[in-house]
Amino acid sequence: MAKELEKQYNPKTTEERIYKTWVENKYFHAKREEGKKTYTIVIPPPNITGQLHMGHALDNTLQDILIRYHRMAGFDTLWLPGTDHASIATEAKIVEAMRNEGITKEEIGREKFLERAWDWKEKYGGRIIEQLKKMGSSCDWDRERFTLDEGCSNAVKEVFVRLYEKGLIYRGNRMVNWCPHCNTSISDAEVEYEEKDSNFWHLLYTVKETGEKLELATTRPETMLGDTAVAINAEDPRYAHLHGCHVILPLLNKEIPIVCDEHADMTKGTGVVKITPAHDPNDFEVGLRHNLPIVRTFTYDGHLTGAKEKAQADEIRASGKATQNEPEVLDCGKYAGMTTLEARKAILKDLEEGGYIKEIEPIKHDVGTCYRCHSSIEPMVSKQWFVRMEPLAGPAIESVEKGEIKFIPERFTKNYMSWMRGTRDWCISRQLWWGHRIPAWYCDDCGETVVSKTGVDVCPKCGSKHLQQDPDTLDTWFSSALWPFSTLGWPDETEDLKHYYPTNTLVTGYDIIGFWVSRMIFSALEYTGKPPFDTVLIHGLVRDALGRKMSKSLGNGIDPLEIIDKFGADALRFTLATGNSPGNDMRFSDEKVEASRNFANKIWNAARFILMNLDENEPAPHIPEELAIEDKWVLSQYNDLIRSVTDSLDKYELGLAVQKLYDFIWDVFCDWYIELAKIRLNSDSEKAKSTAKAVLVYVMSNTLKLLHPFMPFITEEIWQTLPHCGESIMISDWPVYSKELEFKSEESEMERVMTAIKAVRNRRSEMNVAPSKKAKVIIDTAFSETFKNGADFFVRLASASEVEIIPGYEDNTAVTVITADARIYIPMDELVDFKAELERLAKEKTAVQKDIDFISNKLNNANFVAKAPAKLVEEQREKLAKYTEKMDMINEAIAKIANR
RNA sequence: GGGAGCAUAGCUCAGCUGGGAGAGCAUCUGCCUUACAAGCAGAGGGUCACAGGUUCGAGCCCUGUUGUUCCCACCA
Repeated sequence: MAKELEKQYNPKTTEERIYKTWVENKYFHAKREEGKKTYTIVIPPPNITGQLHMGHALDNTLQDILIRYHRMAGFDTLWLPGTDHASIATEAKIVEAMRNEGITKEEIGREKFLERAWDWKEKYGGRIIEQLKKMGSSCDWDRERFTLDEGCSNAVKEVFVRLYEKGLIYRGNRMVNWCPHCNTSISDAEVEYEEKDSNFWHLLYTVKETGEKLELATTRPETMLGDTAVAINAEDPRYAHLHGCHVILPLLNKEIPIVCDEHADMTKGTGVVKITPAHDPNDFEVGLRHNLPIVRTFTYDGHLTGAKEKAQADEIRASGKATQNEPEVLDCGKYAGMTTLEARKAILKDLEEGGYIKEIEPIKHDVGTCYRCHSSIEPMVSKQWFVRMEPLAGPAIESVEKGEIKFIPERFTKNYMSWMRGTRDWCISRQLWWGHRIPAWYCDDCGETVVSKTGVDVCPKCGSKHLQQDPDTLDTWFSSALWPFSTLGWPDETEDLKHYYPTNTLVTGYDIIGFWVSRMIFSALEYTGKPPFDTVLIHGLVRDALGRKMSKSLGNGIDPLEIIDKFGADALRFTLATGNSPGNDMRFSDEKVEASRNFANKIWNAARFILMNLDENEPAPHIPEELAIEDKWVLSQYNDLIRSVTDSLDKYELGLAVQKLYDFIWDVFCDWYIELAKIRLNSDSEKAKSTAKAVLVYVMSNTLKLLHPFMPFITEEIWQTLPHCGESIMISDWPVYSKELEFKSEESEMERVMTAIKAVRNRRSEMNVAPSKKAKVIIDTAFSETFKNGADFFVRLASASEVEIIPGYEDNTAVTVITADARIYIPMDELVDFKAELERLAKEKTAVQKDIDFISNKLNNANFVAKAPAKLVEEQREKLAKYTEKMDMINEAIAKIANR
């Protein structure tokens, strides 16, 4: 015996040790090998907000499978890892942590806050990297990046300046989505809509000129203080007499105009709409068209404005620094300082008392909420930076249309396209501290805006030295959008960039196509002139066993590390890869991981068995000269396996690939081949023994290679223990399909014998005969040679005490087993119940007759014979012949019993 | 309002370009057959949601219906 393994596979003692040797030997490090094709993946950088969840585990498992496969298949392979600073999410976490300490970020100031943020990054960013390692991820850790590191920040500034100079970035007062809880603007993509119960409040505004009451409906009565008009449709006959009139705004007693605008839809409600340009996106547009005042009544943290806010705004106006569409601010008087919700109540109460409410109609209403904190979004006019999307979207659409970038599955192309076509200008400034600070400076004296990569001391317009940098930071996705090339050194023409860019596969969930994928595509095309990757592999969400989304609030999240601890990283990876088809969600449960763990153990024990039989100096894997039929059978199957696994991987059908490996290892190799090999291993022939051993080692060792991308640890551990050449399975060569291993005729010979063995087992089982009870087997067959060769198989696998091949043999007292190729007699007098036997044969006859009818019907159909492929027709004829033979044998058997 | 996915064994899901329905788990029956009881050998269980259509042939392609999930959209 060469080496020994433990009885059960123990991932805990194995994984860490193996991972260490991989890292120490720099197997993950991409070396820029000339003349080799490259294969590159950049990791979707996990947020440093917390820890790895099951979604990350899936995402990274898929990436590692692709990476390990390509590395073995001879590509110069780079998997570039890193983390994302996750501006808004991380800042929220830190603020929350500080609140527990009783401090606010304003108290400690920007600098101290950022120190805390970097500490956070060290702690949690580091933890995530450790978790990735536990999964077995073969990332090139020497190239690890962070979205806020120097290089990435440099790329961000470069892009900002370039776009500004091209006029593709601008600053202006526009309607943005404001989160009063996070206290920042967010982009359209960051708004999620949730259906909430609400009301339509039907209000009555009095027309100044005619005294009539104009009815209009609103879902947000608290905005009415900021109304600067009401709109009607010019075509609406009901209100034709009101063109040019005014209404008196209740509570404020302010006169505002009635305007005609297409936004007022005659078919909806009363056809009258109140216009609040500062707090509603549509109204903002109406306001622009009619040159209406923009009156802001909310503060940025969700309260009603008062004297203080008004004074500030007035001062800006007075200084002449107000820019286009700068809103006015209202002193809301008695409502000032209330939250919007409190204000709603108070205002409704006052409207009610004043008789301004006609009706309250309950409705269900989609309310915009912040994707981070789920507070209701307040639309608000605010001065922000925007990216002009229209010129960028064009090429991004074209590139995908031309097929330069492919989505898998294909249907997500549509998803991407509709996002790209519908996209509006992207609000990129955030009122946060943790992030890339906007590289823009404003002159205190002349109001000039200067955008620069390096910083500005003197105003280029007026020479003033009083310049302030914009306090805001950029949307997190602005830096993520550059990730595929900023991480490789862009804007510098680095060797890595030349070598590994464009990257190949992007692996991500369908939930961030709009946030991230689309932005990478237009960014890459704009700045590097090339698509960032050629394939986007989309996977679904990992849900819990009940199909619910894993979430903190539900508390149903499953920690990948706990699973690894319990079952091993290989089992987790296998579970995530199995039965997971691209783009579809999957459910996760312990039972599934258990099945995977059992599979790992199965492989482990197969290896244990092989090792048990090996000598001290067993030769390295090779194919021996004189192969037995079972050797040829297994080699031929293994050969097919190479092809189908490789094909599936190339088509990104990872779930199919791993399923085929499972079937081969368990059913073909373990259940059949190892059992067959035992015959020779127990024989006296040294030659037969060594052939069997060589084939066992060869098939095992190479199958481990095919499995390695999916289960890297156990495959390495076993491969190292078996005879092998080379340092590590992970840098060994990927097996290639070989003509020399095609043994089709031997395969079908084996099938004949296997079918017979299964039939005998089946009969014995039906009759409840224990395997320990051996019985003689006599086989009457036209394939004498085949069955003679397989005689030992019957002894080993069908509980035969001895096997005789006697063509034309007859015995009407034995148990009979019939297959298409053979009639098998098992003389077990005490067991033969002739009545039962006749019944069984009758049943079998019906079954075979059904088969015969089925095929005859087909073959009797002239259209089938004429139109179906000739090969198929021929196959059907052969089958019919087989069944007919079988039927004859059954009939004979019945006749014999009847005649005894 | 627009778009997409899903509907297959009791449960969870595969089923790649159309050629007699598969796996895991669960259930039932026998086995400690010296790699593995986290195992071995067997068994039962499905009008592939429904209705049409195309085809020699449909789980797969087309049309419609129902149920379900998700994405997108400024509907006051």
